[in-house]
Amino acid sequence: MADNNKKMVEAITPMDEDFAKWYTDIVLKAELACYSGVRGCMIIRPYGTALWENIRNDLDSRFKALGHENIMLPMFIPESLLQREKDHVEGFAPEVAWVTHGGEEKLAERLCVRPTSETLFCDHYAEIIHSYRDLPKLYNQWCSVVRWEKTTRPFLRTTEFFWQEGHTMHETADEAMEETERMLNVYADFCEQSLAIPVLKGRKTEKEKFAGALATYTIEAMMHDGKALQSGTSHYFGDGFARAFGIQFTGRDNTLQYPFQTSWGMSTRIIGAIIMTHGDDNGLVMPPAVAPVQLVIVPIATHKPGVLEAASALCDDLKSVVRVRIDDSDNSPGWKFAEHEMKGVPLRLEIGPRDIQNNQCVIVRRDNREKIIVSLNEIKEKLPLLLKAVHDGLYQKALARRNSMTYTAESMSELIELADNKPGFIKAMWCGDETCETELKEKAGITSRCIPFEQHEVSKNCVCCGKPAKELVVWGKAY
RNA sequence: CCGGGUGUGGCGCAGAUUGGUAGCGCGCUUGAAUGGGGUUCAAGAGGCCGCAGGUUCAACUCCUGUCACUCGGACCA
Repeated sequence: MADNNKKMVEAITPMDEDFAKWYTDIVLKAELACYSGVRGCMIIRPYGTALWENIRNDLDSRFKALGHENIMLPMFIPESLLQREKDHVEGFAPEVAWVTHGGEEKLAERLCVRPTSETLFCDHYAEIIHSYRDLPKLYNQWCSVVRWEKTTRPFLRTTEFFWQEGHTMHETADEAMEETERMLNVYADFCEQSLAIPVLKGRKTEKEKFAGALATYTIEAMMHDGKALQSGTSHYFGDGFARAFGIQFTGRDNTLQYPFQTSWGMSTRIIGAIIMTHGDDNGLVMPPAVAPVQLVIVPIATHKPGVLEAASALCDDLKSVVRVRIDDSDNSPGWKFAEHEMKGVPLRLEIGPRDIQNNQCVIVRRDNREKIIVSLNEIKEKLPLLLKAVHDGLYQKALARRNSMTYTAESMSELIELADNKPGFIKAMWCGDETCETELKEKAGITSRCIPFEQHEVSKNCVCCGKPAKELVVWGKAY
């Protein structure tokens, strides 16, 4: 058994040996994505695309249940439009790609490939919002955007990436604020219920917030290596963009007013979070709710009469219950086991001559490799329960890890000691001053991940300057 | 953007120091057996060495440039 294990893991670099390489190995070997001929851009392969489609459908139905509508805007933004809001353009200018020619002809005004679509939405909203009766506008767009990143990594940071961006307009600041929080909660619920990833909800500091936003909210997840991954964000804009773009409506009191705006997004980066939260040295582990394949059937001894027939009949029968595939390739059973573990299929069903004789099958969980024998009479009832068990197992494991890798620091020396030696989150009090935030980055190499909604007092004073503390901040290294 | 590394059949590597136009493992194809943790045997196919220049009678090998990937840093939703 030990030998077998050894053989299986040699395909992937062990996590403890080189986490970055482990991550890349999984992306490539699980066939989620591969590199393309285009700098910094990846090809998301069918398996990765199927995962994204499930993520997308799940999120999309959550958005629609709350009244959001999908829309599709241009992928180009004229330079003048991008420049309309000062903070925004300053934030994005260094990383936009420019289109300067149409065919052979030089453009009178260059176009940027959208890095995000606030400006396009605002331009459109200025045309269609005239009355308080036009509000709220709850729009969402599924698209790809381009940011000219210096360093790229599959899913985590790529030049082009896919996402959704919700952009809403509201009559009052309160309503917009509510929307901002509502959508952050949608993301958090999605992560926990569908991806089995526990997240920390909170607000970004001034330094870390989105270019042009008044407030940025975030959900932060902890990866296997203790680093934080921002998994979704929701921004409150106030009426800053509305003023910059001249979006006005006639209010209930017949006065001209500016609407209040939000935007929120989740990207294919979340696939990186799935990999680095649930994956292990045998490969990927897919959360059942979004797994492209929830159950793979591996028939044993397919040359024996009746085996393949029984297995494929079972496969057809189970289609109504789970997303199921049968692997009837010529590879050996052991090869298939390893292959589907690599791809993270939550459940594996083995069926061979002995099972058929006994009207049973063998089911193995991906998350803990637990092997059970299930009667074919009750397989349909058992499968959803097993998928749920895998989900819960993944969530609890991730939560336990996050808890065990979350520390508190009351002094600067304590904090530096932790930052240097203990990967993970550090809870420490902060005075609210940006110079302290900068100092922590310089001295300890960590940044503020968020100001969690759930506040408690770790100590009285700022961990950095010692002045009276304003709030608790979760610090850490980030992707 | 700065510094380090890598680029040779589909994948992983050797060959470069001592230039003489490629070799191994896996995979792939075909056939047979096997089949409950990457099964075995046999026979095959497949590369002009990232790209562009240069030196040389001769370049995978030396020189220059360039591109891509990668690690670290800086930057960054």
